Amino acid sequence: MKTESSCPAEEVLKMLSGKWKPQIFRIAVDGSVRFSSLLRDIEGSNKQSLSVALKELEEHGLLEKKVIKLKPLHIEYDLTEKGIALIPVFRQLENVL
Amino acid sequence: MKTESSCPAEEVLKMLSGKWKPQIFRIAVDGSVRFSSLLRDIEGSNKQSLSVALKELEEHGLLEKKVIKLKPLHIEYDLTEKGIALIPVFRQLENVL
DNA sequence: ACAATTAGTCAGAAAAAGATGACCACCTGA
DNA sequence: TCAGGTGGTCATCTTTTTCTGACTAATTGT
Repeated sequence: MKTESSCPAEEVLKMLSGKWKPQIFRIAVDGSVRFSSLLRDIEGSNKQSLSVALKELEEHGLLEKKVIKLKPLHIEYDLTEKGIALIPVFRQLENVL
Repeated sequence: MKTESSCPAEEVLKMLSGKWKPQIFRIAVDGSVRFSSLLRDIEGSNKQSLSVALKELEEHGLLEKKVIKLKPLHIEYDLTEKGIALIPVFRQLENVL
């Protein structure tokens, strides 16, 4: 019984895999996310890893990066449609425990 | 705004994290799993990694190992209650794509 | 008796992921 | 003008994960 080479859940799992991605995603559910806030709020994290994690979340289309050209000119990351679609899955993951 | 140090979904995500675990889990949904079948069916896999993955899935209480003392005396891995509880989450993961 | 199958273990190597510290550029307030 | 915040990059090192090949050991088929 040969198995089909790919497992669809695997891709989604990969999107959220990594030391900081689940935490970043969770914070993003509550609203816009900023680099330096993450760095301050997620204890044990570091620039490099957060930078890579944000980039990958963006590449996978879960977060969207926006330059806010106002008051203190900064960058915000927000959930995309695809990211929002993941919220119920996330909630369900939490309730399995 | 300090974030609570832990993210509940993170633990579940960790249970399924690893190169081969999602595939093993998926196969287990269809029925009992055996070491050598996995090795044959999951292309690119190897003894050591499958062995570790099975052990961890067992430790996390998703799979149960049984020695089948019949016909060709072998070992079977089956989903536990907890593992079965994960099936709907898995299905939902698949439908996010 | 011999080979194959099943189900692994072990040591070591290689690859991937994560952490560290230095550095950079832009903007803002004092 | 100069310190501090924001948002990074880069090279390098360490840690974790995964892979490889050799080996074991109990059963079963021929």
